[in-house]
Amino acid sequence: MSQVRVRFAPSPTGFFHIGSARTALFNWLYARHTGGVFILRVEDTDKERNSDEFLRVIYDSLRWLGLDWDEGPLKGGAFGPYRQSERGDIYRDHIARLKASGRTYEKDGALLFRISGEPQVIEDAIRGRVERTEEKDFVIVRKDGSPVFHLVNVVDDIAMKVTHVIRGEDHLSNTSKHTELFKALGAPLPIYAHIPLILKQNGPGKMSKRDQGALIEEYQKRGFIPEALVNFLCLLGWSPKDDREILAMDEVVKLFDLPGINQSNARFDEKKLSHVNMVYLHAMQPDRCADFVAGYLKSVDFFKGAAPETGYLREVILLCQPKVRAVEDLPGFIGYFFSDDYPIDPKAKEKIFSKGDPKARLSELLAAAPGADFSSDAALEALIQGLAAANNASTGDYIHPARLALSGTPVGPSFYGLLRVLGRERVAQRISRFLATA
RNA sequence: GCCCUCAUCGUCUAGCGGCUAGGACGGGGCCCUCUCAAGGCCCAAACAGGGGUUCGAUUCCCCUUGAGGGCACCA
Repeated sequence: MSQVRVRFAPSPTGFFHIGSARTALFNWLYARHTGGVFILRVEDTDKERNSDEFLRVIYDSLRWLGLDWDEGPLKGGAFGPYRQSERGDIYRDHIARLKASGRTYEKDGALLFRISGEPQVIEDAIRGRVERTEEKDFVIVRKDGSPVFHLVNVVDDIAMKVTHVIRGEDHLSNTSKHTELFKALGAPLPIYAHIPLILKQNGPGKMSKRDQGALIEEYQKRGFIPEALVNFLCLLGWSPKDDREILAMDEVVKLFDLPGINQSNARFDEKKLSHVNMVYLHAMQPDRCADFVAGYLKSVDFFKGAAPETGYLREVILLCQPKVRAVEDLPGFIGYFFSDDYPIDPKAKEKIFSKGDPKARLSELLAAAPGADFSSDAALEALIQGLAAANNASTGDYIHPARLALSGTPVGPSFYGLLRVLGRERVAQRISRFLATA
């Protein structure tokens, strides 16, 4: 069999949303699975609603998701151009052929296509045999002379030698129009695969651009890990048929196939997405994690334009990586590492001061600091255990007041890691200040 | 209204005639522990309803109901 050619054909009329992303993903997966070609074709025939800004969003989102295209805008290919606004000559030729075939007529200045009245049969790779009879003649060229979606979509699939049309189920009922056009143009039908829709999390209907969590750009801004979002999207309508859920892309590429796609719509679940994202965050390699998070902190202007010391920043990030569920939780979690001006949680203070002698413990720690080894968590743990043993106290008697003094909050990363990363200077300075004011 | 599609825990799903109906998220509990997360263990939670076919239906067929989509000079 000849090479598989699939296309993702978005229209730059709004921000790139999650349903489009999954359609792109499934096309990409099928192309990679079969060693085929993934085409990006921009359907910008609606001059009123298109914009260059939305076009950039499509490119950026696809790149961020890692869905590289083999043919398309910015990339080229033998079947270009890949923006429909630049393919007027090709449409004119095909329109002329349809006119010559006697299947068209004019009405109110528009060009209509006369349907055959025959039942249209499509063999869908996901749904099986679907029959539908198109009932009305339909417009193929507007009165302003521009061709409409149904026409250009089919013409381009023919011209670009598309073998498989993988798209949302919302196109299933339109497919009878398309098969009529394929036949009228004397072209063989592609294999169709209509994938189920993503339903909005709350309320009725499919997810739309206005729904919470619908926009890819938003996940990008919020510091989601692209591989996690893609993994989650794979699970919406497809599964590896065993109990695995966290899967590397090359594994999905190996297993993915059209018959394995589900037939029923899937409801979007932000909690599950958060979970997958957390798993990816915790599994991220140190170098990548440090870069990724540093980039995120910069994007939210966490340092207010100032440049942090990169070695220290890296240590802070890696210390906190396993402690947060998402990158976007980090700014609220690491503030005290970069400023001495942090508030002391009054409730935590009250609780800690309600028993024992926290000031005595802090003084002992402060006194031990100059001679202590701050180079490893293990050394610091030994230090605290030594102090506890020497002063007839528990390690907790040091840890809780010290954490509060050093960070202002009762929650945070591993205590020994906290000491190590802050370093001797900051630890000593913060404890003495706390003792002086508390 | 007409046409098309779909139907397993709250959600995402496994199951393709015989299973104690499995996993994951979320929820509840316990454990671990320097806090909080994370992690480990346990619990609750589903075959929409009715007819067939069959020795036997979650699984195959039909109907009902429910959900979703399409019926534009939008894509």
